[in-house]
Amino acid sequence: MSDRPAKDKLFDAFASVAKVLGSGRRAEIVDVLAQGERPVDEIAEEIGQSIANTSQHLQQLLRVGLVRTRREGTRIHYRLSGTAVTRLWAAVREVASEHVAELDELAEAYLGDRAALDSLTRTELTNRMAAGDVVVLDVRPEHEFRSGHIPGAVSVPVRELAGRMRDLPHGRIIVAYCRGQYCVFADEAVRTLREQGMPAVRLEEGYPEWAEAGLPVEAGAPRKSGAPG
Amino acid sequence: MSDRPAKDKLFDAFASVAKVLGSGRRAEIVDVLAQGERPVDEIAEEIGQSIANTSQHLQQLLRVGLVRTRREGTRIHYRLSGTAVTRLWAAVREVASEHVAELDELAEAYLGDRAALDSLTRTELTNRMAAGDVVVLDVRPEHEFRSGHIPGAVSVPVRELAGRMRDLPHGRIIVAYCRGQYCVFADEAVRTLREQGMPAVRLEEGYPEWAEAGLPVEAGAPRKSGAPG
DNA sequence: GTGGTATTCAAGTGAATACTTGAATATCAC
DNA sequence: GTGATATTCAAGTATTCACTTGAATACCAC
Repeated sequence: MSDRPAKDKLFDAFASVAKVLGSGRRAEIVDVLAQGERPVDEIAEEIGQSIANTSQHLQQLLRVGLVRTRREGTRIHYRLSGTAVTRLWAAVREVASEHVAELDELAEAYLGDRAALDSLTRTELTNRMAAGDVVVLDVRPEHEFRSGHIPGAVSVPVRELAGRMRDLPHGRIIVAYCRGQYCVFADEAVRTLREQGMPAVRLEEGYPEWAEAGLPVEAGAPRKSGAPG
Repeated sequence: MSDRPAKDKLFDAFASVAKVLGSGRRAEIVDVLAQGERPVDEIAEEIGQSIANTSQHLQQLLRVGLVRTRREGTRIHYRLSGTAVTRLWAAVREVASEHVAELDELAEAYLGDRAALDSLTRTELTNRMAAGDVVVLDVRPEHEFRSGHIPGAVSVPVRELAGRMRDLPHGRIIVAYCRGQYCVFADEAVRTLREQGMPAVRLEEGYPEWAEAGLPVEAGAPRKSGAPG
C-alpha cells in the first residue's frame, strides 16, 4: 500500500534542506547572506573560517539549492536563492528561541545584557517615522546598506560610529538597526551613543525581517554627510 | 570586537534545531506528529523503523525541544511542542519544493501522477462549504480524525473506504483531505471514488495547514453512520 | 510480590562529516 | 603568452551519526 523506499527518499530530500542548515557555520553563512550577496573571501572572514572550508560549506548550500552564484571577473558572489530561504532561517531561529533550553544563556553570552537597552518594533518605528521624530541609523557595513536599507536611513557602520558622531542630526531620537535580533551591531551603537548622552534605542529586528515583511526598502550608496569638496 | 566563540556557540544552538530535522526518519516523525500525538510503537510503525531506533530519534527531538511527552500508564505519547514547529516543518517543505532539484521526481515516484486529479485550495473549500454543495471526507486513520478535523467532515480512513462507499451521501462532490500535500491518502481515496463513478477531488493541503491557518477545527469521535446497535 | 508490555539505555559497526593542507582551475592585467 | 588572485578540488584524520542487538527500567494487572 505505502511505498516505503519512495517515501523514505522523498523525506530524505526534505531533510536534506534541514541538514544543510544543521551546521553552525552554514547557519552563519545564511545569516550573512540574508543581508545581501557576498564573495567567498568576505564570507570566510565573516564566519571566521578558512577560505577552503568556507567554499566547501558554500558548495553544500549550493547543492541543495539554498544559494545561487554570480560570477564577476575572478570573484564569485553568493546570494540566497529566494525569500523562502529567509523565511526558513527565521523559522529555525523562532523554534530555537522558543524551545531550545540553553538559547537564552548563549544569546546573552554573545550579546551581553540587553535589559538596559530599549527597543522598538517594526510597527512602532513606522509610526514614529511617519511622525518624523526619529533618525533611523543603519550600523551595518556599508556594502550591506548599499544592497538594501530602510528608506531615509543614514549609514554609519558601527566601527566608524565613534569617529562620526558629529555627522548625526541632534534633537531627535536615534533608532539603530542592523542584521537582526541576534546581531550585536545595533546594541554596540546604542551603548556608544548613550555614553555620549545621545538618546538612542534599537530596532528589535533587523533589515531582513523588515524587507521580508513587505515594508518599503531603498538601495544605493549613502549620501555624503559633511563635505569638503 | 566580535566574540567569536560565543557567536559560534549561539549559531550552533540555532543549527541544532535544523540538524535534528536533518534526517529523513525524524522528518517523517515530525510529519506524523503534525497530525496529533502518538505513542512510540505507533510512530515506529508509521516510519518503518525498529522501536529502539525510533525511540532514539524521539530522544533527539526531545533534547532539542521540538517534541514533548505525556505518560499514560505504560505508554508514552509524543507530540510537537508548539505551532512554531509546524511552521518550521512547513518552511522546510516549501524550500525543498522550490529549490531542491530532484524533489518533483521523488514526489511523483511516491505519489504517482497527479495530473488527472483535481484539487481545491483551502479558500475554495471554505467557499463551497458555505454554499453547502460538498461533502468533506477525512481519510486519515480515525485517531487522527479524533484529535482534530475540519468541522462537519466525515471520517472514513482510506483503508476502509472501498467497503464503506455506501455510507457516503450521494449527489454532492466529495472533497477528500489527509495529512498534507505529500500524503497519498487523499489521492488514493479520490481514485477509488472515481472508479465507482462518484465525483471526487482532493484538498490541496492537509489538516495541519488548515489548523495552522486559523480556520475552525473540531475534535472528537465520528458519528456512527448506518447502525445496527 | 510475579509476569507482561512499553520504552529507554548501552555497546558495537560502517558510513558520513568538518576541518586541514596542498594542489588544480579559472579569470584578469599585462 | 606570464604572473597574480579568487575559488574549487582532493586526500587525510578525528569525530559524529544511524541503525542493530540485547539488556535494563517503569508501569500495569493480578
